This record gives sequence, structure tokens and C-alpha cells, in this order.
Amino acid sequence: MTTFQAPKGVPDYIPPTSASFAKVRETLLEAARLAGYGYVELPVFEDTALFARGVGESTDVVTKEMYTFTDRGDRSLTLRPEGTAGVMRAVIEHGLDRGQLPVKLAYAGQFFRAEQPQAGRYRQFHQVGIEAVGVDDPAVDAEAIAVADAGFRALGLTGYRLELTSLGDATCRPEYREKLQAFLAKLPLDEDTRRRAELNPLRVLDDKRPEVRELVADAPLMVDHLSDSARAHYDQVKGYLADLGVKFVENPRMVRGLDYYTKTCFEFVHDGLGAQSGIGGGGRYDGLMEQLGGQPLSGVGFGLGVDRALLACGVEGITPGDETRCDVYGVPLGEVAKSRLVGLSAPLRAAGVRFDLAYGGKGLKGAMKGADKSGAKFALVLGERDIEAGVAQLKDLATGEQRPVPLADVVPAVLEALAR
RNA sequence: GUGGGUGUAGCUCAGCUGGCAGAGCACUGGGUUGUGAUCCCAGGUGUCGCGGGUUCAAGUCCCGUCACUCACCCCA
Repeated sequence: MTTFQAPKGVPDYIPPTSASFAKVRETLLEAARLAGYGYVELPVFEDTALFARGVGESTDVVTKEMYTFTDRGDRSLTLRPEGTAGVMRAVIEHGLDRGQLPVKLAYAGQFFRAEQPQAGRYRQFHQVGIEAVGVDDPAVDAEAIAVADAGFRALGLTGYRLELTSLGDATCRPEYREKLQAFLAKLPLDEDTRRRAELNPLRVLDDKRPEVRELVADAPLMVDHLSDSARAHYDQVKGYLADLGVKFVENPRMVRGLDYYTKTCFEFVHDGLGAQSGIGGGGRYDGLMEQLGGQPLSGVGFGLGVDRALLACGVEGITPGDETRCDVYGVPLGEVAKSRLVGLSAPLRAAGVRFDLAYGGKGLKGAMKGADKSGAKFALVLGERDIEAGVAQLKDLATGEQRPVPLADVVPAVLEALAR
């Protein structure tokens, strides 16, 4: 008999922690909803070319981390490695950008990258993201950042920081890139790093090795070579963040793995998570929509890691979700009582009470144990004696106090007890 | 793809220089024929990841392999 296990790098979320997982996703999404972002539900697979063109042909994500397959019609499809490209596709396909701008959309779901798994890095992971498309206004950049920050704060997280920088625009970025490459070319770098300098020179600035850090200590930085308009944009973002009361630190050496980012770029970093410390990140993208066949409109957005935010909660001792299974747990003594409790489950649940009962013919002791394990506040005990008296016993499991309530009034009695 | 670490009960793990496979938790029953969480008693479970080798004897030593895990890389 062969047994199965989940595919490599794919987490299962099971009770009780799954309640917190769902709560994290919901909380982050709620922050977006409060800022006027409409929910979109998009496919988990798309035309492979969408990601190749959107994310960037030379990125690691596209060259070696995509789950790509051919369907029966010989179409090349790819499990989405990120969210922005799919949202842009939907915006263009449905003409959402023909109405009032910006178009503000939020999403939540699974994403897939065929990486080597490690702490906080999965092959299937979950993100909550937003995109605001069509207006190149620094206030929208600041809003996006504030939404992410509000989501993390709503979870109770405090041990993270927001890092901010500007990647420049279509005029100053290429100029800076050449300047940086010229600088790097003169350094005694190893083979791998030299290749990286060719492909993505910014990445070399972010190298973790002390000897490389020393070499690039005097490297030119993008923020010192911004065009006048990019400079102004960046300054205004910082101004609006001050208005919003969002604290940040500037990190001019920040690197993003997706090619489409321009101007504002940010990352939320949590120090308790080990090597994979980014719990969210995003930025503005000027050329993406046009690249994908739409109007030349700019957008800004982020992706927040649900898995990592949950890990961060664990590190900070936060339990976001209600990990109890029910509010009231029925304990029947005998068949008649069981039938009565089964009958009560429908009206109790209809009244919004989470109700479960002991199945399987357990004895009183076992049933009470079940009540305890379920996390219920109250046990509803019912036996022959009670039925004869026309009552059920409502027991407060925290205090141990028990009192009879008329069988006809169980629902209001339970509601009243729970409200206290 | 490249390194390091770890694989023993459902879970967390102990098991010394090779010598009868263990603990805690969890689960079930009982102490209490109508009361959980506390306490006491009882009970069961193992291809010691898998395959080979050394040995009178391997969970333990050697080789291989697979899985998990951490890190590089990369990113949420």
C-alpha cells in the first residue's frame, strides 16, 4: 500500500491553525476593501506568454521557476507565479480602464513557483494583493503602502519595517544602469557575480557577502540619479506617507525580482522569519500595461504573503483567528436525548450559534471531554431526567456552573448566555 | 541547481563506546451506573525512512538512496 504526501514545498493548513490562516487572508483583504478596492477572482493559470512578457523574460521567476504545461489544445499555460500580470490582463480584456480612473482591484489566492522550499518559501503560496491602475499620482502609491501597513497592523503585527526607494523612470533608469554597470565592470568580481552585473546590476548592490558589500560601498545609487520628475514623484510619496502616518526607512539598495517596477518600490520586512524575511512588497509599474497590449497607463500595487504574515504572527505570539470549533456542544444521554439535540442543532445554527454534539454513542465522560476539546463555552447536557422535567442543562465550561433551561427556550437562553 | 542538518509510536523527542525499542503528550477504558479541563489506575500501536554492507549481534558503524529541513540563489 503506497501512501501519499503533499507535493514538495506545498503546505497544508489544518485545524486549529487553519482558522488563523483564513483570518490573516481576510484581514489583509479587508484593509484593501476599506480603501475602495473591488474584489477580483482570477484564474490560477494563464497564457504562458502573459507572464513571460509581463514579469520579464530574463527574470529568475520566468526562466526557472514557472509551472508550465501544455493543455490538450496544445496551448502553453502556466500556473500564476504572481498576481499583477493577470490583473492587467483582466483590466485590458474587460476594458475596465475605459471608465473612471484609477481602477482599484484586490485579490487573494494561490501562486506557484518551482523553487527549492525553505522556511517561509513554498512552491504554492498565498498572497493578498491590490492594483490601482490608470493614474500616475504619488498619493496612490502612498495609499497602496498604507493599505498594506494597515493590514499588517490590523493583525497586531509590530515587528516589521517598511523599506522604500525609487527605481527611477524610463529616462533616468537606463542611464543609471549604464553608470552602475561601468562601475561594476572595474571591480574584481567572481564569475557568477559578473554575470549578475550584466543581467541585473542592481542585485549586486544587495549582495549579502561582506567582501562584496565593501566593494560596492561607493557604487552610484539610483536615488542620487533620478530624473526631475521621478525625484518629485518620490518626494511626494514620502510626503503623503507622512500625511498617512506611515513610518518607513529608505533602502536605496532594495532589489525586486520582477522587471516591471518603476519609480516607487517598497518592501515590508520582518526580522523574525529567517532568510525569507519579506512579508510583502510592491511598487509602481509604468510600462506594464502597454507591454501587455493595453493603453500606456501606469499602475501601482503590492503582493502580501499570507503564509509569511501568519508565520510572523506566530513569532510575535499572535493568534489571529478563533481556533475554537464551536460555541455550544451537545451532550446527549441516550437515544431520545440524542434525537432532541439533533433536532435543536438546526434552530441553534440558524440563530448563528456554532453547535456541535457528541456523536458515536460516547459515554457522558467522553462526551464532556469532547465538549472541552471543541473549545465551546457551554455544554448542553440532556438526559431522560431532564426531558421528563422539560429542561436541558446549560453548563458553563469555564466556571463549571450549570443551570436548567426550559427545552422550549433553549435558543434564546443560549443566545443570552453567549452574549454575556 | 549547490551545500549543511535531521529521519525512532498519531505528535514532540530520548536511546551512551553495537547487546530484549522507550518517555511525555494525544487516544480509549476505569476510579465517579449524570459531568469536561485537574488527579489516580489500566490499555494499544513501530518495516527504527528505504536498500545493501560489516558483525555472533545494527536504531546505533559503513556505502547508497529517498524524504524532510535550514541556508545559498531567489522572493511573498
